[in-house]
Amino acid sequence: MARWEPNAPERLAQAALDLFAERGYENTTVIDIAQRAGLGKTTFFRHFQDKREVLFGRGTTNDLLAEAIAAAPPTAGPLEAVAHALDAAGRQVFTSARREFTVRRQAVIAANPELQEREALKNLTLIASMAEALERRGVPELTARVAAELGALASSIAYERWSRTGDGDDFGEIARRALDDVRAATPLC
Amino acid sequence: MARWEPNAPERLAQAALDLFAERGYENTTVIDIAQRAGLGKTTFFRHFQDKREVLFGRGTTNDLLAEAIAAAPPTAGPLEAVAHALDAAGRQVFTSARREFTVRRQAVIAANPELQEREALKNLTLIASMAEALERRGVPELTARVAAELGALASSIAYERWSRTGDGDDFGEIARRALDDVRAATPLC
DNA sequence: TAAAGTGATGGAACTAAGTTCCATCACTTT
DNA sequence: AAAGTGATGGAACTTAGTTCCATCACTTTA
Repeated sequence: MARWEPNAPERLAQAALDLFAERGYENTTVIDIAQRAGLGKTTFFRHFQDKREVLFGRGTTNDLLAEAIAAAPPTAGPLEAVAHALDAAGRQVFTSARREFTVRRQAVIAANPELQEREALKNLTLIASMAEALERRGVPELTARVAAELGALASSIAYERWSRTGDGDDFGEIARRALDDVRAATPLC
Repeated sequence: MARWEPNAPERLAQAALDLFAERGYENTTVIDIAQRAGLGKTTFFRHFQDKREVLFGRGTTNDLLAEAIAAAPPTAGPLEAVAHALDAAGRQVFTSARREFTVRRQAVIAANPELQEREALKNLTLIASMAEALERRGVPELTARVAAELGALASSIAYERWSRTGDGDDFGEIARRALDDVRAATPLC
């Protein structure tokens, strides 16, 4: 049994998402968030670097994707390994259980430039860790970077589609199709 | 003749870059910057949205690239149009005259996550405007997005190389080579 | 030449983000 | 029962960023 109400970070993140959705990111103070979670401002900043970070908390996605790339069959080419990673994202991030949460979160981010900045940078580090994971498979540096970029593009297209589909649809499959589309659309000159 | 010392934004930007390079972004207050430029805090925020923006002021690069893509020969493919845009960037942004400034600026950005976030988002809008410009040439949406992404990747590789070369080297040429390298490295599976 | 106009500026006062320090509280271990 | 431990909250602080208003330098009009 815990000493205090458990899961302070989760409660803060939930309170933040609710408030951001209700009245907007700008019109929500950190004190508002902490109060709704039954905590103080100090505790908020003990769990999150800053106000934006409350929406980006679990940064384990980098490792998740890198591990999936490492675990792809040795015969798989770079883009196939990336597809493997997108599959993993579908199984652990873009699940139907977390669907509503994810969609609300993305809507909040889309409404605020400060949050978009944070997401843009997180996305760059995500691309970098995919590229590194590919290099560890023996993929040449530049090819790895291109493959990671194409994977990120496919992922964002796949999110677009997934967020509009019914509950049964698997992100992994959608992402594979998106990656195929991207490959087919890649210009040669 | 101007009423006050002219070019307040330029003076502020120069003072900011100098101070950031001297003592770091975090250890420089907006008041420090304004004082060195002979101005007040209020005037700083009249010219720049926020402290980060002082390093990203002239946002005309988007239009520059879009116009260069529009002006590319009608026969040019998507990547050739992008190469045209990188040429234009070389002629107006990555010039040998602005070389020292640009390199110092990039070094300051590389040293601070807050600035990296701003740059990451600016880069996304830059990619978006290149993609739009390509679509206006009749390039299909997805192909346009991929071409713009590959162009951005080539540009960052080209900057890497350009920042290390001697003064005579032309960014446009370096970027064309980088784009060729990217194309050659693009994985098909 | 004098008066009114214009636009950039600076200062003061304010809110909110984020930090630091210290006391407290809830529960655990000795 | 007493000491220990880790999460918490409050107070006080610095800085980013906003708002409002007065002022100043120069221009235009009378």
